[in-house]
Amino acid sequence: MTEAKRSKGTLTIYDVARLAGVSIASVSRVLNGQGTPRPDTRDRVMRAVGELSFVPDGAARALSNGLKEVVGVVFRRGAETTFEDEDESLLFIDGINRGIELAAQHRGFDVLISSVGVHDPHRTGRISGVAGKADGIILHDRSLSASGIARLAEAVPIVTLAGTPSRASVNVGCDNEAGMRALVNHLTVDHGYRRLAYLSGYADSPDNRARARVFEAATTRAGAEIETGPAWQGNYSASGGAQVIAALLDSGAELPRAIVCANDQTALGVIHALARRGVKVPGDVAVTGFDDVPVARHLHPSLTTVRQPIERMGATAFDVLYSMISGAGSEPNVVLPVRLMLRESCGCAPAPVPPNGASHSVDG
Amino acid sequence: MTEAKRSKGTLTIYDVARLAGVSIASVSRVLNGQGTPRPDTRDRVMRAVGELSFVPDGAARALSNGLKEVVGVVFRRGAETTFEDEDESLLFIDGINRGIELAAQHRGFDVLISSVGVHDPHRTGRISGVAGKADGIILHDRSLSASGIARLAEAVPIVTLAGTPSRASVNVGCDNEAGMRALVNHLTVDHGYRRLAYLSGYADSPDNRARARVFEAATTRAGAEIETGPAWQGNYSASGGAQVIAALLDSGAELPRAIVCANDQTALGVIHALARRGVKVPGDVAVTGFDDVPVARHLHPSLTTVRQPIERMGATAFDVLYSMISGAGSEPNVVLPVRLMLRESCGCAPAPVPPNGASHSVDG
DNA sequence: CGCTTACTGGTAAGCGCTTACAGCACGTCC
DNA sequence: GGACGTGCTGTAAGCGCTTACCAGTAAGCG
Repeated sequence: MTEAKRSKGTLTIYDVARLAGVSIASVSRVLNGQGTPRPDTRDRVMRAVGELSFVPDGAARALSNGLKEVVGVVFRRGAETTFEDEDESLLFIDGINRGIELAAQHRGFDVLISSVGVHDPHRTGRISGVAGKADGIILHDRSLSASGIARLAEAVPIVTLAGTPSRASVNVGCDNEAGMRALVNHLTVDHGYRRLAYLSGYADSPDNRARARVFEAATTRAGAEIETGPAWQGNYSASGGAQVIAALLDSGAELPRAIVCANDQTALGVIHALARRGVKVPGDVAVTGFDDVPVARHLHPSLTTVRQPIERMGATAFDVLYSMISGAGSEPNVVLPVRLMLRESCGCAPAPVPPNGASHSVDG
Repeated sequence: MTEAKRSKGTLTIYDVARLAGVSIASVSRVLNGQGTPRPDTRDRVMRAVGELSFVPDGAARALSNGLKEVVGVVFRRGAETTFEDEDESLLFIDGINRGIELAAQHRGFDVLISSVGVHDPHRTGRISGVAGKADGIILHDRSLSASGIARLAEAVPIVTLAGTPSRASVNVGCDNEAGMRALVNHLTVDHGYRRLAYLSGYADSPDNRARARVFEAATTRAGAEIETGPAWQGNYSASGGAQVIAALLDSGAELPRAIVCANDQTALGVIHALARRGVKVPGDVAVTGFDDVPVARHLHPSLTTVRQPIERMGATAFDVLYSMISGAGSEPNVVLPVRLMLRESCGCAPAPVPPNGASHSVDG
């Protein structure tokens, strides 16, 4: 490894070939396991590669065989510079990304991550930058407009998460309908609550809209009353949930018997806010979440929620995208099953605490 | 966008040039803001690009100008297929990655994520795969051996996080010494505890070793007693911490007055385990963490810990790497300051709870 | 012992882009 | 009116790799 390199670290298969005394084609073949190189050739190449610490250039490879082995993942972050307020809301995204990454590894792919700020003026440019560096991209909820997706889909395969399927892109989501229906059923039938409210997430989130819709339908069908109105508008964050509760209590409004939150973060904020005002959960008001992020188990009271198969959603998104990249088709909308997790916050009796502090669950 | 594409979506600047009636050089120049194209030329190119939804190929760009605008990030995950038990331990890594990503965006870089399993036989191959797709890489704690790092550093610039600087790579870490010293000082002097123990993390983690070393030195200097031995070996995870406590209590050992945990996850497990056995925290035993992950605030009791500037560590790692990529040098070891966060678990009085449920903090 | 067959190895063409360099069309200035 | 900028545009040469295609060699066979 003495004089062959030195050219500012950019050494190529030519250097390897020279050192091994073979042609660049042989080097490439050995490196990629193509053909049947003679053992001797093979050894010399491997030795040269080791000696030079040679790492083939991914860009050149990609250019040559038309496959980058990279998938892009885009998600949206709140503020431009900080994540302060959403520490936990990113848990969900990180969990999904983990699933994507794991599934990608099975195919030799890596994952290119990019977040876009809500008000980022270069949002589109940034996303197509990612698209250019990848074989396909996965878009988290609300990271790009429908028209933007349509446009970008001309260039690369696209999978959306918790979005809406379109002619050009495939969506992977979970069964909001079944989950919400099971949840409302539990609250109204099993617990007999008669006045419920839905504390919503972002108004433009497809997941939120689906949950709200089913909540209303199911509650009405159960003959229960719905507390509704602009006062119940949250934003998927803990502080959003806390603010809604604070405002309601300040206005002297009477709380419903159960508050169904759009996601776990919101529920977390709600439980904190209620506790501070001396409202007992679930004694006075029952609270439920949606997602089942890891902390849900550790709350007091532990949170009744609907578990989404977070990692599996990510893995599925990758698998679908991979098949699109490979030229295969896919059904336009993949829906994964959810599971109702009954814990304390809905009014169910606390289960004996198992070793890790998690409560028992019940299928939904 | 009618007949120009169709060639399975792979359209190039030649297509754009043809449609715009200019040369490929002009297209490239317009796209990259090089030169001073005539307004007319510029418009026609832009229109053609829009019409075709053209996205330039990142691989070709990278090959041509020798810059991929990608940094690789490698971290280690426990099991091969699942993250079940470490949900939260990844919080720390995800936070750092977020910082990396944000800093990278300022430079037009994207982040390529890759995890390696502890026992992954292809670990080295996987990492050099990432290296080939990036301009430089950031390695989280213990994702690659020192010799592996040395070898890889021949090919790409490397920055390690919470690792050890070497001749070939730069390290970014935080001030374990100051943090641990302040913590021990608080426990021994302010609270007057005379018997402490350090519940360690992975034995081969540089961070853990530094913390253990300073813990011993500071505790000894304060004239307090140290509880030690193989029984106090943890592994940075909540279940690891819980198991250590369970084993100790089962063996009938008498617990020290304060348990200093290698990180927050461990402390979380310890607190849970103690609570289950009826040991009061901090009444009977004080417990502290290290890191200050978001959940630390929400625990009961809230966790006294040492805050690492998590996102900033990531951002710094990127900045250092970027300067290496740009050919500038860097000092071999960057140390960031930490901050002692006093909450309830050490025995400090609970502060009045502010709106978001976080406790007050004190500089260390 | 010469010829076919079966492989292995080398040469060269290109993947899509950037950019040095050359060319061209104007104006400007004697 | 011709020489000479000035400023934009086009042509072509790579960037490092894969791979089709061909040449060369050794083994198998009559």
